[in-house]
Amino acid sequence: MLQINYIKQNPALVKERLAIRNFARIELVDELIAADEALRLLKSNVENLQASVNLASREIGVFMLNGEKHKADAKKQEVSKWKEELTYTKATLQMLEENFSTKLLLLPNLPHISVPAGKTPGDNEVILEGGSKPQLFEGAKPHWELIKDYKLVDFEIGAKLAGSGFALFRGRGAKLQRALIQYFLDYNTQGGYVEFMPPLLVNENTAYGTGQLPDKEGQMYHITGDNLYLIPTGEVPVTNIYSNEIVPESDLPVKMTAYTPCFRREAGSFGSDVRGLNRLHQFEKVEIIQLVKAVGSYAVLEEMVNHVERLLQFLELPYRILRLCGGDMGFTSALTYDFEVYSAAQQKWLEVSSVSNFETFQTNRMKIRTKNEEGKTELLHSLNGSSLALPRIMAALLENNQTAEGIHLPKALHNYFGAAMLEK
RNA sequence: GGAGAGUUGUCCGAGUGGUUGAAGGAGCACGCCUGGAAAGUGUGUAUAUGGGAAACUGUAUCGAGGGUUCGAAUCCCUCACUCUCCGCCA
Repeated sequence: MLQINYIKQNPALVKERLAIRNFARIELVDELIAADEALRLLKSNVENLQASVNLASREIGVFMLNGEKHKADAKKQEVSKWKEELTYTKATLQMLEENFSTKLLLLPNLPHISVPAGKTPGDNEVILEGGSKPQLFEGAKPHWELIKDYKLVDFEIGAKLAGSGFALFRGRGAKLQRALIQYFLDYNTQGGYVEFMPPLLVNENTAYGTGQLPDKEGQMYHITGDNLYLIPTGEVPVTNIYSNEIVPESDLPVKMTAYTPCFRREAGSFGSDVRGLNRLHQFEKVEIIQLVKAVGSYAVLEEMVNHVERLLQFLELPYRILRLCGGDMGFTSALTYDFEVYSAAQQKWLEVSSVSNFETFQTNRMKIRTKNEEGKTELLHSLNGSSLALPRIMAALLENNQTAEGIHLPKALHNYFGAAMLEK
Protein backbone atom coordinates (compact mmCIF):
# COMPACT_ATOMS: atom_id res chain seq x y z
CA MET A 1 0.00 0.00 0.00
CA LEU A 2 1.38 3.38 -0.99
CA GLN A 3 1.65 6.13 1.60
CA ILE A 4 -0.90 8.88 1.10
CA ASN A 5 1.48 11.57 2.30
CA TYR A 6 3.96 10.60 -0.37
CA ILE A 7 1.24 10.66 -3.03
CA LYS A 8 0.13 14.12 -1.90
CA GLN A 9 3.65 15.50 -1.99
CA ASN A 10 4.58 13.97 -5.35
CA PRO A 11 1.45 13.56 -7.45
CA ALA A 12 3.17 14.07 -10.80
CA LEU A 13 5.94 11.64 -9.98
CA VAL A 14 3.47 9.02 -8.76
CA LYS A 15 1.50 9.24 -12.00
CA GLU A 16 4.65 9.03 -14.08
CA ARG A 17 5.83 5.95 -12.19
CA LEU A 18 2.45 4.24 -12.43
CA ALA A 19 2.48 4.84 -16.17
CA ILE A 20 5.65 2.70 -16.39
CA ARG A 21 3.44 -0.17 -15.28
CA ASN A 22 0.78 0.70 -17.83
CA PHE A 23 -1.52 1.21 -14.88
CA ALA A 24 -4.94 1.94 -16.34
CA ARG A 25 -6.54 4.01 -13.59
CA ILE A 26 -4.18 6.94 -13.15
CA GLU A 27 -7.13 9.16 -12.23
CA LEU A 28 -7.23 7.36 -8.89
CA VAL A 29 -4.27 9.46 -7.80
CA ASP A 30 -6.18 12.73 -8.00
CA GLU A 31 -9.27 11.11 -6.55
CA LEU A 32 -7.30 9.90 -3.55
CA ILE A 33 -5.75 13.30 -2.92
CA ALA A 34 -9.17 14.97 -3.00
CA ALA A 35 -10.67 12.25 -0.82
CA ASP A 36 -7.89 12.68 1.71
CA GLU A 37 -8.59 16.41 2.02
CA ALA A 38 -12.27 15.77 2.62
CA LEU A 39 -11.42 13.07 5.09
CA ARG A 40 -9.14 15.28 7.12
CA LEU A 41 -11.71 18.04 7.35
CA LEU A 42 -14.41 15.68 8.50
CA LYS A 43 -12.06 13.99 10.92
CA SER A 44 -11.22 17.24 12.66
CA ASN A 45 -14.96 17.98 12.90
CA VAL A 46 -15.52 14.68 14.62
CA GLU A 47 -12.57 15.20 16.92
CA ASN A 48 -13.72 18.67 17.94
CA LEU A 49 -17.21 17.42 18.68
CA GLN A 50 -15.79 14.53 20.65
CA ALA A 51 -13.59 16.93 22.59
CA SER A 52 -16.66 18.97 23.59
CA VAL A 53 -18.49 15.85 24.70
CA ASN A 54 -15.49 14.64 26.68
CA LEU A 55 -15.12 17.98 28.43
CA ALA A 56 -18.82 18.16 29.31
CA SER A 57 -18.76 14.60 30.61
CA ARG A 58 -15.92 15.47 32.92
CA GLU A 59 -17.89 18.46 34.19
CA ILE A 60 -20.92 16.27 34.80
CA GLY A 61 -18.69 13.94 36.76
CA VAL A 62 -17.61 16.80 39.01
CA PHE A 63 -21.22 17.95 39.52
CA MET A 64 -22.23 14.43 40.50
CA LEU A 65 -19.43 14.18 43.03
CA ASN A 66 -20.50 17.48 44.57
CA GLY A 67 -24.11 16.34 44.65
CA GLU A 68 -25.23 19.10 42.27
CA LYS A 69 -27.66 16.90 40.43
CA HIS A 70 -29.67 19.65 38.75
CA LYS A 71 -26.55 21.14 37.19
CA ALA A 72 -25.55 17.72 35.96
CA ASP A 73 -28.93 17.14 34.36
CA ALA A 74 -28.81 20.50 32.60
CA LYS A 75 -25.41 19.62 31.18
CA LYS A 76 -26.67 16.24 30.02
CA GLN A 77 -29.38 17.97 28.00
CA GLU A 78 -26.75 20.07 26.32
CA VAL A 79 -24.57 17.10 25.44
CA SER A 80 -27.33 15.03 23.93
CA LYS A 81 -27.76 17.63 21.20
CA TRP A 82 -24.12 17.22 20.13
CA LYS A 83 -24.42 13.49 20.28
CA GLU A 84 -26.84 13.34 17.39
CA GLU A 85 -24.54 15.34 15.21
CA LEU A 86 -21.60 13.26 16.31
CA THR A 87 -23.29 9.99 15.43
CA TYR A 88 -24.20 11.27 12.00
CA THR A 89 -20.77 12.73 11.25
CA LYS A 90 -19.03 9.59 12.44
CA ALA A 91 -21.11 7.46 10.08
CA THR A 92 -20.22 9.70 7.15
CA LEU A 93 -16.57 9.59 8.12
CA GLN A 94 -16.57 5.83 8.23
CA MET A 95 -18.09 5.64 4.78
CA LEU A 96 -15.51 8.00 3.33
CA GLU A 97 -12.71 6.11 5.03
CA GLU A 98 -13.78 2.78 3.59
CA ASN A 99 -14.07 4.28 0.17
CA PHE A 100 -10.63 5.82 0.53
CA SER A 101 -8.82 2.70 1.63
CA THR A 102 -10.51 0.57 -1.03
CA LYS A 103 -9.12 2.93 -3.64
CA LEU A 104 -5.70 3.07 -2.05
CA LEU A 105 -5.50 -0.73 -2.15
CA LEU A 106 -6.02 -0.61 -5.90
CA LEU A 107 -2.76 1.24 -6.50
CA PRO A 108 0.22 -1.04 -7.21
CA ASN A 109 3.69 -0.20 -5.96
CA LEU A 110 5.70 2.46 -7.76
CA PRO A 111 8.40 1.00 -10.00
CA HIS A 112 11.98 1.90 -9.13
CA ILE A 113 13.69 4.38 -11.43
CA SER A 114 15.68 1.59 -13.12
CA VAL A 115 12.59 -0.37 -14.18
CA PRO A 116 12.29 -0.41 -17.97
CA ALA A 117 8.98 0.51 -19.58
CA GLY A 118 7.29 -2.37 -21.33
CA LYS A 119 4.22 -4.54 -21.44
CA THR A 120 5.18 -8.16 -21.89
CA PRO A 121 7.90 -10.54 -20.71
CA GLY A 122 9.59 -9.81 -24.05
CA ASP A 123 10.34 -6.32 -22.77
CA ASN A 124 12.31 -7.58 -19.79
CA GLU A 125 16.00 -6.66 -19.81
CA VAL A 126 18.55 -9.45 -19.79
CA ILE A 127 21.25 -8.28 -17.39
CA LEU A 128 23.67 -11.14 -17.64
CA GLU A 129 24.07 -14.77 -18.55
CA GLY A 130 26.22 -17.22 -16.63
CA GLY A 131 27.24 -20.86 -16.84
CA SER A 132 27.37 -22.71 -20.10
CA LYS A 133 24.67 -24.52 -22.00
CA PRO A 134 25.43 -28.22 -22.35
CA GLN A 135 25.72 -30.08 -25.63
CA LEU A 136 23.26 -32.91 -25.30
CA PHE A 137 23.74 -36.22 -27.03
CA GLU A 138 21.47 -37.50 -29.76
CA GLY A 139 18.30 -38.83 -28.18
CA ALA A 140 18.38 -36.62 -25.11
CA LYS A 141 14.96 -36.29 -23.53
CA PRO A 142 12.86 -33.62 -21.85
CA HIS A 143 12.46 -34.06 -18.12
CA TRP A 144 8.89 -35.37 -18.31
CA GLU A 145 10.27 -38.42 -20.09
CA LEU A 146 13.31 -38.71 -17.83
CA ILE A 147 11.20 -38.77 -14.67
CA LYS A 148 9.27 -41.68 -16.13
CA ASP A 149 12.37 -43.57 -17.24
CA TYR A 150 13.99 -43.13 -13.86
CA LYS A 151 10.73 -43.44 -11.89
CA LEU A 152 11.22 -40.15 -10.08
CA VAL A 153 7.84 -38.46 -10.33
CA ASP A 154 4.42 -39.85 -11.14
CA PHE A 155 1.80 -37.45 -12.45
CA GLU A 156 -0.88 -40.07 -13.07
CA ILE A 157 -1.02 -40.99 -9.44
CA GLY A 158 -0.73 -37.36 -8.43
CA ALA A 159 -3.81 -36.69 -10.55
CA LYS A 160 -5.60 -39.67 -9.05
CA LEU A 161 -4.92 -38.43 -5.54
CA ALA A 162 -5.62 -34.74 -5.99
CA GLY A 163 -6.03 -33.63 -9.59
CA SER A 164 -3.98 -32.52 -12.55
CA GLY A 165 -1.05 -30.34 -11.61
CA PHE A 166 -0.21 -32.40 -8.53
CA ALA A 167 2.91 -34.53 -8.53
CA LEU A 168 3.86 -37.65 -6.63
CA PHE A 169 7.58 -37.79 -6.03
CA ARG A 170 8.88 -41.26 -5.37
CA GLY A 171 12.08 -43.05 -4.48
CA ARG A 172 15.14 -41.24 -5.76
CA GLY A 173 12.93 -38.40 -6.98
CA ALA A 174 11.68 -37.73 -3.46
CA LYS A 175 15.19 -38.02 -2.10
CA LEU A 176 16.64 -35.66 -4.68
CA GLN A 177 14.01 -33.10 -3.80
CA ARG A 178 14.77 -33.47 -0.10
CA ALA A 179 18.49 -33.16 -0.82
CA LEU A 180 17.93 -29.92 -2.71
CA ILE A 181 15.79 -28.45 0.08
CA GLN A 182 18.40 -29.36 2.66
CA TYR A 183 21.20 -27.93 0.57
CA PHE A 184 19.37 -24.67 -0.10
CA LEU A 185 18.52 -24.18 3.58
CA ASP A 186 22.09 -24.86 4.65
CA TYR A 187 23.39 -22.48 2.02
CA ASN A 188 21.00 -19.76 3.18
CA THR A 189 21.70 -20.17 6.87
CA GLN A 190 25.42 -20.02 6.15
CA GLY A 191 24.63 -16.70 4.51
CA GLY A 192 23.22 -15.43 7.81
CA TYR A 193 19.55 -16.20 7.28
CA VAL A 194 17.65 -17.67 10.24
CA GLU A 195 15.54 -20.69 9.40
CA PHE A 196 11.79 -20.83 10.06
CA MET A 197 9.05 -23.39 9.60
CA PRO A 198 5.83 -21.40 9.44
CA PRO A 199 2.19 -22.43 9.27
CA LEU A 200 1.15 -23.30 5.73
CA LEU A 201 -2.32 -21.88 6.26
CA VAL A 202 -2.83 -18.24 7.04
CA ASN A 203 -5.75 -16.03 7.95
CA GLU A 204 -7.14 -13.18 5.92
CA ASN A 205 -5.22 -10.54 7.75
CA THR A 206 -1.89 -12.18 7.04
CA ALA A 207 -2.74 -12.56 3.36
CA TYR A 208 -3.53 -8.85 3.20
CA GLY A 209 -0.25 -7.97 4.86
CA THR A 210 2.00 -9.11 2.05
CA GLY A 211 -0.47 -8.02 -0.62
CA GLN A 212 -1.90 -11.35 -1.82
CA LEU A 213 -5.29 -10.00 -0.87
CA PRO A 214 -7.17 -8.33 -2.38
CA ASP A 215 -5.06 -8.47 -5.54
CA LYS A 216 -4.68 -12.23 -5.96
CA GLU A 217 -7.79 -13.54 -4.32
CA GLY A 218 -8.53 -16.14 -7.00
CA GLN A 219 -5.02 -17.53 -7.12
CA MET A 220 -4.96 -18.84 -3.57
CA TYR A 221 -6.68 -21.94 -2.30
CA HIS A 222 -9.26 -20.82 0.20
CA ILE A 223 -10.57 -23.01 2.99
CA THR A 224 -13.99 -21.53 3.45
CA GLY A 225 -14.95 -23.64 6.48
CA ASP A 226 -12.29 -21.92 8.59
CA ASN A 227 -11.61 -18.91 6.38
CA LEU A 228 -7.95 -19.77 5.91
CA TYR A 229 -5.75 -19.59 2.83
CA LEU A 230 -3.09 -22.06 1.74
CA ILE A 231 0.09 -20.05 1.32
CA PRO A 232 1.13 -19.34 -2.27
CA THR A 233 4.68 -18.65 -1.03
CA GLY A 234 6.61 -18.73 2.24
CA GLU A 235 6.90 -14.95 1.95
CA VAL A 236 3.37 -14.62 3.32
CA PRO A 237 3.71 -16.16 6.80
CA VAL A 238 7.39 -15.33 7.25
CA THR A 239 7.20 -11.62 6.44
CA ASN A 240 4.16 -11.34 8.70
CA ILE A 241 6.18 -12.61 11.65
CA TYR A 242 7.08 -8.98 12.21
CA SER A 243 3.69 -7.40 11.48
CA ASN A 244 2.78 -4.65 13.94
CA GLU A 245 6.25 -4.75 15.44
CA ILE A 246 8.71 -1.98 16.05
CA VAL A 247 11.96 -3.77 15.35
CA PRO A 248 14.90 -2.54 17.46
CA GLU A 249 17.65 -1.15 15.28
CA SER A 250 20.08 -3.64 16.79
CA ASP A 251 18.05 -6.50 15.26
CA LEU A 252 18.46 -5.11 11.75
CA PRO A 253 18.81 -6.39 9.16
CA VAL A 254 16.33 -9.21 9.81
CA LYS A 255 17.32 -12.12 7.57
CA MET A 256 14.98 -15.10 7.38
CA THR A 257 14.73 -18.25 5.32
CA ALA A 258 12.08 -20.94 5.17
CA TYR A 259 11.27 -24.04 3.23
CA THR A 260 7.57 -24.39 2.50
CA PRO A 261 5.33 -26.03 -0.02
CA CYS A 262 3.53 -23.40 -2.11
CA PHE A 263 -0.03 -23.75 -3.31
CA ARG A 264 -1.28 -21.96 -6.38
CA ARG A 265 -4.48 -22.45 -8.30
CA GLU A 266 -2.98 -20.95 -11.47
CA ALA A 267 -6.40 -20.92 -13.05
CA GLY A 268 -6.30 -20.49 -16.79
CA SER A 269 -2.79 -21.77 -17.54
CA PHE A 270 -2.33 -24.06 -20.53
CA GLY A 271 0.06 -25.31 -23.19
CA SER A 272 3.62 -26.55 -23.00
CA ASP A 273 4.32 -24.17 -20.11
CA VAL A 274 2.50 -26.52 -17.78
CA ARG A 275 4.12 -29.71 -19.04
CA GLY A 276 5.84 -31.95 -16.49
CA LEU A 277 7.42 -30.04 -13.60
CA ASN A 278 7.13 -26.66 -15.30
CA ARG A 279 4.05 -25.59 -13.42
CA LEU A 280 2.32 -27.29 -10.51
CA HIS A 281 -0.47 -26.48 -8.09
CA GLN A 282 1.79 -27.54 -5.25
CA PHE A 283 5.52 -27.06 -5.38
CA GLU A 284 8.39 -26.81 -2.93
CA LYS A 285 10.32 -23.62 -2.45
CA VAL A 286 12.99 -22.22 -0.18
CA GLU A 287 12.56 -18.49 0.34
CA ILE A 288 14.83 -15.76 1.67
CA ILE A 289 13.41 -12.61 3.21
CA GLN A 290 14.97 -9.46 4.60
CA LEU A 291 13.63 -6.51 6.56
CA VAL A 292 16.00 -3.58 6.38
CA LYS A 293 16.27 0.17 6.87
CA ALA A 294 15.09 2.20 3.91
CA VAL A 295 18.51 3.69 3.29
CA GLY A 296 20.62 1.15 1.46
CA SER A 297 17.84 -1.31 0.68
CA TYR A 298 18.86 -1.49 -2.97
CA ALA A 299 22.35 -2.57 -1.99
CA VAL A 300 20.65 -5.35 -0.02
CA LEU A 301 18.70 -6.29 -3.13
CA GLU A 302 21.99 -6.65 -5.03
CA GLU A 303 23.38 -8.73 -2.16
CA MET A 304 20.39 -11.07 -2.40
CA VAL A 305 20.76 -11.33 -6.16
CA ASN A 306 24.42 -12.29 -5.68
CA HIS A 307 23.42 -14.83 -3.06
CA VAL A 308 21.02 -16.56 -5.45
CA GLU A 309 23.46 -16.29 -8.34
CA ARG A 310 26.18 -18.10 -6.40
CA LEU A 311 23.75 -20.87 -5.55
CA LEU A 312 23.01 -21.40 -9.23
CA GLN A 313 26.73 -21.50 -9.90
CA PHE A 314 27.15 -24.21 -7.27
CA LEU A 315 24.42 -26.13 -9.04
CA GLU A 316 26.40 -25.72 -12.27
CA LEU A 317 23.34 -24.62 -14.20
CA PRO A 318 23.30 -22.13 -17.09
CA TYR A 319 21.33 -19.11 -15.93
CA ARG A 320 20.45 -15.57 -16.79
CA ILE A 321 19.22 -12.62 -14.79
CA LEU A 322 16.43 -10.37 -16.03
CA ARG A 323 15.27 -7.03 -14.83
CA LEU A 324 11.51 -7.10 -15.17
CA CYS A 325 9.77 -4.37 -17.12
CA GLY A 326 6.93 -2.32 -15.65
CA GLY A 327 4.25 -4.44 -17.27
CA ASP A 328 5.59 -7.78 -16.04
CA MET A 329 6.32 -6.84 -12.44
CA GLY A 330 4.20 -8.03 -9.54
CA PHE A 331 1.66 -5.71 -7.95
CA THR A 332 3.63 -5.20 -4.75
CA SER A 333 7.16 -4.90 -6.12
CA ALA A 334 9.26 -1.82 -6.83
CA LEU A 335 12.05 -3.69 -8.58
CA THR A 336 12.27 -7.35 -9.47
CA TYR A 337 15.09 -9.47 -10.85
CA ASP A 338 14.09 -12.83 -12.24
CA PHE A 339 16.46 -15.76 -12.48
CA GLU A 340 15.98 -18.26 -15.24
CA VAL A 341 17.83 -21.51 -15.82
CA TYR A 342 18.27 -23.00 -19.24
CA SER A 343 16.49 -26.26 -19.71
CA ALA A 344 18.50 -27.86 -22.49
CA ALA A 345 16.10 -30.51 -23.73
CA GLN A 346 13.17 -28.11 -23.82
CA GLN A 347 15.49 -25.42 -25.19
CA LYS A 348 13.71 -23.04 -22.95
CA TRP A 349 14.46 -20.66 -20.09
CA LEU A 350 12.61 -21.49 -16.88
CA GLU A 351 12.02 -19.00 -14.08
CA VAL A 352 13.42 -20.36 -10.83
CA SER A 353 13.72 -17.30 -8.67
CA SER A 354 12.31 -13.84 -8.38
CA VAL A 355 14.12 -11.39 -6.13
CA SER A 356 12.32 -8.15 -5.28
CA ASN A 357 12.45 -5.02 -3.22
CA PHE A 358 8.99 -4.01 -2.02
CA GLU A 359 10.22 -0.87 -0.29
CA THR A 360 7.43 0.15 2.13
CA PHE A 361 4.54 -1.31 0.13
CA GLN A 362 4.17 -4.36 2.35
CA THR A 363 5.53 -2.88 5.58
CA ASN A 364 3.02 -0.05 5.38
CA ARG A 365 0.22 -2.58 5.45
CA MET A 366 1.83 -4.69 8.14
CA LYS A 367 3.14 -1.74 10.15
CA ILE A 368 6.68 -3.10 10.35
CA ARG A 369 8.75 -0.25 11.67
CA THR A 370 11.87 0.74 13.51
CA LYS A 371 12.92 3.81 15.46
CA ASN A 372 15.38 6.13 13.79
CA GLU A 373 18.08 8.26 15.45
CA GLU A 374 15.58 11.02 16.23
CA GLY A 375 13.33 8.52 17.98
CA LYS A 376 10.74 8.68 15.19
CA THR A 377 9.25 5.45 13.93
CA GLU A 378 9.82 4.74 10.27
CA LEU A 379 8.76 1.94 7.98
CA LEU A 380 11.29 -0.70 7.06
CA HIS A 381 11.79 -2.02 3.55
CA SER A 382 10.94 -5.64 2.85
CA LEU A 383 12.72 -7.78 0.26
CA ASN A 384 12.44 -11.38 -0.70
CA GLY A 385 13.55 -13.94 -3.22
CA SER A 386 13.38 -17.62 -3.99
CA SER A 387 16.47 -19.51 -3.06
CA LEU A 388 15.24 -21.58 -4.82
CA ALA A 389 12.04 -22.99 -6.36
CA LEU A 390 12.47 -26.75 -6.60
CA PRO A 391 10.63 -28.36 -9.52
CA ARG A 392 12.15 -26.34 -12.34
CA ILE A 393 15.61 -26.66 -10.84
CA MET A 394 15.08 -30.38 -10.83
CA ALA A 395 13.84 -30.28 -14.42
CA ALA A 396 16.95 -28.41 -15.54
CA LEU A 397 19.29 -30.64 -13.53
CA LEU A 398 17.81 -33.75 -15.09
CA GLU A 399 17.78 -32.48 -18.64
CA ASN A 400 21.14 -30.75 -18.70
CA ASN A 401 23.10 -33.50 -17.01
CA GLN A 402 21.71 -36.54 -18.77
CA THR A 403 24.13 -38.94 -20.42
CA ALA A 404 23.73 -42.36 -21.91
CA GLU A 405 24.76 -43.94 -18.57
CA GLY A 406 22.70 -41.82 -16.27
CA ILE A 407 22.18 -38.36 -14.85
CA HIS A 408 25.17 -36.72 -13.19
CA LEU A 409 24.64 -34.45 -10.23
CA PRO A 410 26.64 -31.32 -9.44
CA LYS A 411 29.33 -31.79 -6.84
CA ALA A 412 27.51 -29.65 -4.28
CA LEU A 413 24.74 -32.25 -4.09
CA HIS A 414 26.80 -35.45 -3.83
CA ASN A 415 26.83 -35.56 -0.05
CA TYR A 416 23.25 -34.44 0.31
CA PHE A 417 21.99 -37.01 -2.19
CA GLY A 418 24.43 -39.71 -1.18
CA ALA A 419 25.54 -40.41 -4.73
CA ALA A 420 27.17 -38.62 -7.65
CA MET A 421 24.66 -39.69 -10.20
CA LEU A 422 21.28 -41.25 -10.87
CA GLU A 423 21.94 -44.53 -12.58
CA LYS A 424 19.67 -45.87 -15.25
C1' G B 1 -15.62 -30.89 20.53
C1' G B 2 -17.51 -29.99 26.09
C1' A B 3 -16.77 -27.22 30.99
C1' G B 4 -14.28 -23.45 33.68
C1' A B 5 -10.57 -19.35 34.43
C1' G B 6 -8.00 -15.53 32.16
C1' U B 7 -5.98 -11.39 28.49
C1' U B 8 -4.30 -4.07 31.74
C1' G B 9 1.83 0.03 29.97
C1' U B 10 8.91 -2.76 28.65
C1' C B 11 7.76 -6.53 32.68
C1' C B 12 4.96 -7.78 37.31
C1' G B 13 0.50 -6.12 39.14
C1' A B 14 -3.98 -2.93 41.29
C1' G B 15 -8.28 -1.21 39.54
C1' U B 16 -16.48 -3.29 38.64
C1' G B 17 -19.36 3.57 35.95
C1' G B 18 -16.84 9.92 36.85
C1' U B 19 -10.80 14.89 36.08
C1' U B 20 -7.89 6.83 35.21
C1' G B 21 -3.53 7.17 30.00
C1' A B 22 -4.38 4.20 34.11
C1' A B 23 -2.25 3.06 41.66
C1' G B 24 2.08 0.35 43.39
C1' G B 25 6.54 -2.22 42.22
C1' A B 26 10.52 -3.76 38.87
C1' G B 27 13.34 -2.27 34.76
C1' C B 28 15.39 1.76 32.01
C1' A B 29 17.23 7.16 31.56
C1' C B 30 19.08 11.45 33.94
C1' G B 31 20.58 13.87 38.56
C1' C B 32 22.10 13.78 43.89
C1' C B 33 25.06 10.95 47.24
C1' U B 34 30.35 8.21 46.57
C1' G B 35 37.43 8.34 45.63
C1' G B 36 34.67 4.82 42.25
C1' A B 37 30.67 1.42 42.34
C1' A B 38 26.59 -0.96 44.94
C1' A B 39 22.92 0.57 48.25
C1' G B 40 20.06 4.93 49.15
C1' U B 41 17.50 9.13 47.13
C1' G B 42 14.98 12.67 43.53
C1' U B 43 12.91 13.31 38.72
C1' G B 44 11.40 11.27 34.25
C1' U B 45 9.80 7.04 31.44
C1' A B 46 3.46 3.98 26.09
C1' U B 47 1.85 4.08 20.97
C1' A B 48 -0.57 6.12 16.76
C1' U B 49 -2.48 10.32 14.55
C1' G B 50 -4.21 15.78 13.76
C1' G B 51 -2.75 21.05 14.90
C1' G B 52 1.65 24.08 16.26
C1' A B 53 8.35 26.81 14.73
C1' A B 54 8.23 25.22 19.65
C1' A B 55 6.22 25.02 24.43
C1' C B 56 2.13 22.56 24.18
C1' U B 57 -2.43 20.57 22.67
C1' G B 58 -7.03 17.66 20.36
C1' U B 59 -8.43 12.51 19.29
C1' A B 60 -7.92 7.18 19.70
C1' U B 61 -5.94 2.93 22.26
C1' C B 62 -6.48 -1.42 29.08
C1' G B 63 -6.88 -8.78 23.50
C1' A B 64 -10.21 -7.25 18.79
C1' G B 65 -14.94 -5.44 17.13
C1' G B 66 -19.84 -3.77 18.38
C1' G B 67 -23.55 -1.97 22.16
C1' U B 68 -25.62 0.63 26.74
C1' U B 69 -24.46 5.66 29.03
C1' C B 70 -23.65 12.63 29.44
C1' G B 71 -19.31 9.48 30.75
C1' A B 72 -16.66 2.51 30.06
C1' A B 73 -10.35 -0.75 31.73
C1' U B 74 -14.92 -1.33 34.74
C1' C B 75 -21.77 -3.21 32.46
C1' C B 76 -23.83 -6.18 27.89
C1' C B 77 -22.98 -8.93 23.05
C1' U B 78 -19.77 -11.28 19.29
C1' C B 79 -15.00 -13.02 18.05
C1' A B 80 -9.71 -14.27 18.80
C1' C B 81 -5.99 -16.06 21.88
C1' U B 82 -3.86 -18.29 26.62
C1' C B 83 -4.31 -21.66 30.81
C1' U B 84 -6.80 -25.94 33.58
C1' C B 85 -10.00 -30.34 33.40
C1' C B 86 -12.68 -33.90 30.14
C1' G B 87 -13.01 -36.06 25.12
C1' C B 88 -10.24 -37.20 20.65
C1' C B 89 -5.51 -37.79 18.49
C1' A B 90 0.27 -38.13 15.60
